[in-house]
Amino acid sequence: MEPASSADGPRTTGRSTLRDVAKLAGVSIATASKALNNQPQVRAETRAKVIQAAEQLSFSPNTLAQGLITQRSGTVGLLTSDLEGRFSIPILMGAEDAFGSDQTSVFLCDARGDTLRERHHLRALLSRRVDGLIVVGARPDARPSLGRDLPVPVIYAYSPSDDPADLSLVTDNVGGGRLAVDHLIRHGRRRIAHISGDPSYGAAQDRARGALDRLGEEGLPLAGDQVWFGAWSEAWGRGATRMLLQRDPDIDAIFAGSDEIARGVLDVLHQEKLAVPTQVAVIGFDNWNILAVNARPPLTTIDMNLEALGRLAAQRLFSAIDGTLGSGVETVAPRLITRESTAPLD
Amino acid sequence: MEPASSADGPRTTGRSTLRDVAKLAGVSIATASKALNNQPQVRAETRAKVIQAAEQLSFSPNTLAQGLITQRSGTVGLLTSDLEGRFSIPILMGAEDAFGSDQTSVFLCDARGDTLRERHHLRALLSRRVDGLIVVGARPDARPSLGRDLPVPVIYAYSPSDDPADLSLVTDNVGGGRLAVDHLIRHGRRRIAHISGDPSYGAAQDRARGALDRLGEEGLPLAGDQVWFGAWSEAWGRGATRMLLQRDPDIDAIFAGSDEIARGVLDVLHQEKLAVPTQVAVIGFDNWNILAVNARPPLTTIDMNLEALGRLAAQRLFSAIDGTLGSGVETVAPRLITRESTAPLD
DNA sequence: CGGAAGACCGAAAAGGTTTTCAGGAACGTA
DNA sequence: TACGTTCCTGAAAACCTTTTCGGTCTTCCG
Repeated sequence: MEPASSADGPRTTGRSTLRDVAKLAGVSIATASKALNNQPQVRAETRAKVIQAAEQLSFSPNTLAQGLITQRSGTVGLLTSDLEGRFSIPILMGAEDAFGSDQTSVFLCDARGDTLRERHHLRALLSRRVDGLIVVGARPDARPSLGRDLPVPVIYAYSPSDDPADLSLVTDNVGGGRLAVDHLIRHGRRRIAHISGDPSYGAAQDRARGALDRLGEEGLPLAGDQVWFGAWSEAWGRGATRMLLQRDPDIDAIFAGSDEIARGVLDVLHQEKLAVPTQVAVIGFDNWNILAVNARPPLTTIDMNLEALGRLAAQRLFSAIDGTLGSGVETVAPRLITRESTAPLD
Repeated sequence: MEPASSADGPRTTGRSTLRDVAKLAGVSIATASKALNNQPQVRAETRAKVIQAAEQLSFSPNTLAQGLITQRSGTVGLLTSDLEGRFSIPILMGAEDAFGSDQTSVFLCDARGDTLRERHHLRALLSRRVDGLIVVGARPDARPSLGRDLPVPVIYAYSPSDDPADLSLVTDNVGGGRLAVDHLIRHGRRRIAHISGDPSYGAAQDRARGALDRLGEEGLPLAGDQVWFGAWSEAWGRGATRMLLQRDPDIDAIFAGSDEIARGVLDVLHQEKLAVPTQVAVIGFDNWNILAVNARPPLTTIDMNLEALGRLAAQRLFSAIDGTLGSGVETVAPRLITRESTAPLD
């Protein structure tokens, strides 16, 4: 039986209970609860007393206890496969942001691409009674579903689930490819080449398809005879550009499958004394700021809107928590970021 | 043995309680708890029955209820100021990793550099009864303390707290500067210049100091007459290098305050036909892979060991949770990453 | 065979909150 | 005065688990 001496202990914050508040306000616990939660059945005067007491004790309700009763923890799990990779981060920020404004907190779990670790984290999260899950994959290709019989709604972001019964949110890479080429065409380019990354990535294929579609609509051929697939690196951007220029010296635009590749492209164009954008326009993909903004000239690029994707995932999940969840794959439109590598000031 | 109609109900996972397990096993709740928690006062045979029942129902204990009793939620808060910035991420990964192996989960909160939002998140985290907090700042300079009267231990990572009573973990930037210059000296360089970023950053000053210290020990002057402070950008790297070469054309090494700056440096050295590393060696700072690995040639650089810093923060916090926390500023040693921009293959 | 020791199990309290329901007070009306 | 309303308030149950403590049953020894 400690006499709750408030003067001696340093812990003035956060550890008083509703019982303390009630006692100080001279009411019952039930009334205190109702007063603080804006329940109507309490007199204004009483409510004021309680609120005053709560503030004096800097009371904050124990969310664990609340969760136990309401059967809702007010938390969600964010299960990512590669935190290191740059794509998770904006998604994660968007989700955290969207939840933050509701009173939901986010558990972050990084599986590091390891299935075992993923299952481990999944168990832990379910044990913590999360209200839902967002699964962020490492690359934009289908990944194994977590399964159908989970007690909480799950949304797959960036990497779609391989089970069509799940709900997945992905970026529209075909649309991104179209958007890039469309921009080049609008600016009068006609001999457009495409250098991209690892062809085993669905995203690489999709972007190329979008590009070809748009070219086809205009009756234009793809310059350089082929899509130059390779790797997602500056080195490949450099190598491919050299080969491309040999094969087809008078291209007037290059659509790079990533900003990294675009940097390599720019590098070689400089060496070859080809002016950007006057002679050759260059457009990238990803809007990876550090690369795009610092490029010479700054790089026009396609932004996948990943933060919006994250926010959308959060919203979908939130409304699924007490409703029911859809299924299938939903796409998020990318957007064009115009900088100087394509747009001569007119 | 038993059909247990697994086909009809979808929720086979996660929502059964200890009571269900006990009933199925034909024991009391108390016994079930003891059996599952390896308490000794239960017969092996009974324990087996309980475990079998728990598995059949895929029981997982409600952590909220456990936390209510044990007065320990098994969670910590990770309060970051800029998730976007690249420095938070590795720290966060390290912390998440270190906690993951214990059974602690991490709440991620991004204050976006906004004090108000930070306080909001702090309240929320305390309400969730986190067992501790790690605060990750946006830049490596002192930041306001969260206060002394928090009911849980707090550790400041990357940005130290301005209150010396708090415990802060930071990178040793002076040591990093020493390390960089030491490496150059060991490889026979004598005319070493230093180009760095925004001089209002403590890190910029510290790295410069470390560099100068090490030069002084060797009796060497700083080439280029001064430390070239400017901005943390490629553009400044380029500009400073041009000016530097004009002032002092026969330097044989440049220590760049960041990898971004180093990229700019390399760019201009190329233009000026100065061979790297044979004529001029270049060393960066940060080991930001995307920049360092893709550089021509790949960039030797200093890695701040941020992931280790995150892990250390987690460990310190973990041991502080039931003990007491130290105070002051503790530094983490950086390490040298050798690539081709300084080391001619000998 | 009586009794003590030991092994195992279950009832119940605790942790902090929300919510239901019954009761009490004040008040107006018949 | 008696009674029905309307407002407020408080006791208690519930959420799920852990832990203490007392009880039952077996076993072994004298």
